[in-house]
Amino acid sequence: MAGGKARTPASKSKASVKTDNGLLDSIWVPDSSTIFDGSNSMSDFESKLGGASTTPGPAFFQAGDVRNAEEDLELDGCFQLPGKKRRLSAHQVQFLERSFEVENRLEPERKAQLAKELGLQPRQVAIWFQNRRARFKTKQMEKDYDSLRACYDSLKANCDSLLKEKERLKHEVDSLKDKLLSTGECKEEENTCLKSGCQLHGEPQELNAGEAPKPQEDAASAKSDVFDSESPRLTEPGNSSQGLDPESSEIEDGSSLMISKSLLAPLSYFPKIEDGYNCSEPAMDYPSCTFGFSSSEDHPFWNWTY
DNA sequence: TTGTGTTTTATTGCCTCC
DNA sequence: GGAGGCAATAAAACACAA
Repeated sequence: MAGGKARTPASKSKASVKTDNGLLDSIWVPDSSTIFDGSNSMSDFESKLGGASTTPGPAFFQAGDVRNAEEDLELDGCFQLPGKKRRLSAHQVQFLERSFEVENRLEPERKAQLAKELGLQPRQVAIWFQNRRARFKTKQMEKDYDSLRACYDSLKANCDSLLKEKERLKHEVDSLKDKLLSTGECKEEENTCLKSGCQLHGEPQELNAGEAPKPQEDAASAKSDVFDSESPRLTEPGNSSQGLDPESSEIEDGSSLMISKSLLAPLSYFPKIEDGYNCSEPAMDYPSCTFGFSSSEDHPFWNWTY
C-alpha cells in the first residue's frame, strides 16, 4: 500500500469473513459491525428515533440493537455475509454525531474510547469521522455558495439600479441640452453659439449686446448660487474665458433654466459595466456635463462633451 | 418488482508532518 | 518512515417512483 500506511484492507476483511460452518471460528475476530448493525441511514435515523434526545451510553450498544430477524440470525450464528457492508445503528451514529459536534478531529485516545464505547473498531470510528468531515465540508461549501450568490445578486441589483439611474439622468441632460439648443442661443447648424464659453459649439461668437452677461458676472453668480468650490471636477479648465453660467441660460420665455450641480455632477461617477465597473473613472460614452474652475480663481463653467 | 438516484461505509493513493 | 488527513472512488444499503 502506498505510503506504508498500516490499514485493514478490504481483502483482509473479506478473507476473515466467517462462515456458518464455523470453519474459521478460530481465526475470526468478531467485528463490531456485525454485532451493531443498523439499517438506519444518517438522514433518517432521527425520525426513526422519534427525535430522542437521550444520551446514549454503552448500554445502548448491546447485541440485538435495531436488528431484524436475518441480522439476528447472522449475529447469533456469528457470521457475516461476504462483501456485505454494514451500517451503523442509529444510536451509534447519534453518539458519533454528538462527539463530532464537540470536536471533529480524533485524537488516538478519543478514537479508542469511542470505539470501545460503541463496540466498533477504532478504524471504523476514524473512517466515520473522515467521511463526516467530508460531508461537513460539502455542506459548508454549499452554504458558502448560497451566501456568495445572495451577495452577488444583491450587488447586481444595486448595480442595475445605478445604471438605470444613470440612463435616466443622461436622458434628462440630453433633453435639457436640446432645450438649450431650441432656444436659439445655441445654433448647432451654424456651429456657432451666442453664449459665452459654450464648449458645445466652440469659441463664442461675437455677442449681441445684452444677450449674455460678462464672464465675471457668470462666475460670481454661479459660484454663489449653483456651484461651490467643492463641486466635483472632471476636467481641469484650460481656458478661464470659457464658462457658461447656468444662470445665464435664460430661455426666450424668460424662465430661467437652471442646471443644478446635483443633477449633473453624479453623471460623471456612474460606472460602466463594459469598463469593468470602475467607479473611479468618469464614464465617457455619453454626453456629460463637466464642471471646472479656473486655475487662478474659482471661475465656474460647464461644457458639453461627447 | 425493478430501475434509478442518493447516502453511507470503506478502500486506495497521495500528501504532509513529526 | 510511520501516522494521519484528504480526495477520489467503489460498492453496499437505502429510498422511491413507475
